[in-house]
Amino acid sequence: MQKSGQRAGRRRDGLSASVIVGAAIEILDADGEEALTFRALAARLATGSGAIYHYVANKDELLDAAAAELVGRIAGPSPAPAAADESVLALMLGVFDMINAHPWLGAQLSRKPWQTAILHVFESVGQRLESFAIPQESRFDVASALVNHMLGAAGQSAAGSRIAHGVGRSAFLKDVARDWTSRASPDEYPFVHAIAAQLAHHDDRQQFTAGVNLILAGVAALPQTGADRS
Amino acid sequence: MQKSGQRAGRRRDGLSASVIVGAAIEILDADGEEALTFRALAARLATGSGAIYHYVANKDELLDAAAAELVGRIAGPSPAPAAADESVLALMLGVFDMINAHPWLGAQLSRKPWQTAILHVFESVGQRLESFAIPQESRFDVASALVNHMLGAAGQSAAGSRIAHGVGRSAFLKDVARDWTSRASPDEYPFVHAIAAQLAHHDDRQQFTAGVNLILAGVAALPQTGADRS
DNA sequence: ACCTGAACACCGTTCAAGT
DNA sequence: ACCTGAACACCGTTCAAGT
Repeated sequence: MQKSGQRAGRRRDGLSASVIVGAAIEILDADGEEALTFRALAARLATGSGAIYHYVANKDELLDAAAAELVGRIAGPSPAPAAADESVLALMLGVFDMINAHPWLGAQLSRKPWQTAILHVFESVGQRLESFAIPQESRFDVASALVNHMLGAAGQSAAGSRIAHGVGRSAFLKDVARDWTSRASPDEYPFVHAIAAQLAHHDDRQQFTAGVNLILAGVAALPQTGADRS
Repeated sequence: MQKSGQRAGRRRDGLSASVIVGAAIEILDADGEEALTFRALAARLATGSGAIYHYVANKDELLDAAAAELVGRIAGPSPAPAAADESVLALMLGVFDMINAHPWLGAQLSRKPWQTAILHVFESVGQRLESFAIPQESRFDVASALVNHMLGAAGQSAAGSRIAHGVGRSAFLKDVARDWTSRASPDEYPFVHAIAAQLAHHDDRQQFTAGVNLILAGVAALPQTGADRS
């Protein structure tokens, strides 16, 4: 609710990379990705815009650090030794939920798939894949498919909340549905019409889960694989 | 090879939306997404930058149209009545290849997942899914998983060629691998280290195919589904 | 009706000048 | 060494003025 530039009381008490990244996350969360400018950031930190460059090389690196900070909070080492399926799904949903809580994160992750944040995700996914009996060469492929699924959903969520800001999610999806059905005739685009009807009242999270389960079911069907499903 | 602004001979012979979109695609293909500015576009079309706004609402719409134009060329109605699996895979690879041929396309698709281009993809995927015996409620989920996979790969490819411009793909991946292994210790990040070793000489296209097959195998394992695999 | 291109309101980034 | 903030080189977009 609060807009930019409150709390201008700070001084040269201690500018640092982590303070800058923290402030950046606050701006991103409060007002969205377009609100993060070096001028706004400098104002919030009560310093000059040039000062930021002493700690961060450029805006790309700043966003990279902000994303890694958030993802690092959930993509840590495997927690409870649950069943492999549930463990992977829990991780995927953890990232999914975090993206939904911080819409700018989805855009950032899908824009730069080799950033630090993705490294964490890959590692976490990979470790949880250990308990599956996946042939060594396939392991990378499976992790990649899961990460792709996540990045795809991330971009979707980011784009959605970017536009739906204030309109409300279901109203936005209704708009998309209307746009699609009006742009495409039912004869030529039967599938899109069928989908459009479901769009407004479908559950993103559930659909994301279905996708993960589809991939995991495919893994179970892999040759040489007798995964230890619970 | 050729930079901006050749062929400045045109005049008011006929500015139109399709001419503008065509010129935009030429610039994007030749010099990348950052080269597409209204000034550069106006120069190439030998007109004022404001004139473009008579046919295109803004840059977003311009990119939307450019992406739809390209995707429309391959995502048409189902071609040969091949086996369902092969048909879906062929479509997915068609989009994948087009993205690789036009790097800016990947970025554009993953940035705006509700644009016209994605509508075409959804429809094509959906139609090819007809021959599978997928329960009605699951059909949307399956299409969504496939599209997510594609969008994830699209972003990856776009980011890669954005940076690798000139460096060469394998050199770039070697850089990523070095960056990842140096940033992460082998004890804490064993999976990333294992992956990094494969990164430089892995086949993107093959990995993408593996992901599609994983999803399709998951579909075959779906309850109530006895897909007619060939 | 369509085109022109200067002008406006921004950006990220740099860098001389300060402390 | 660190900070400041004006200045630079761009953007997308608008709009009075032309044809």
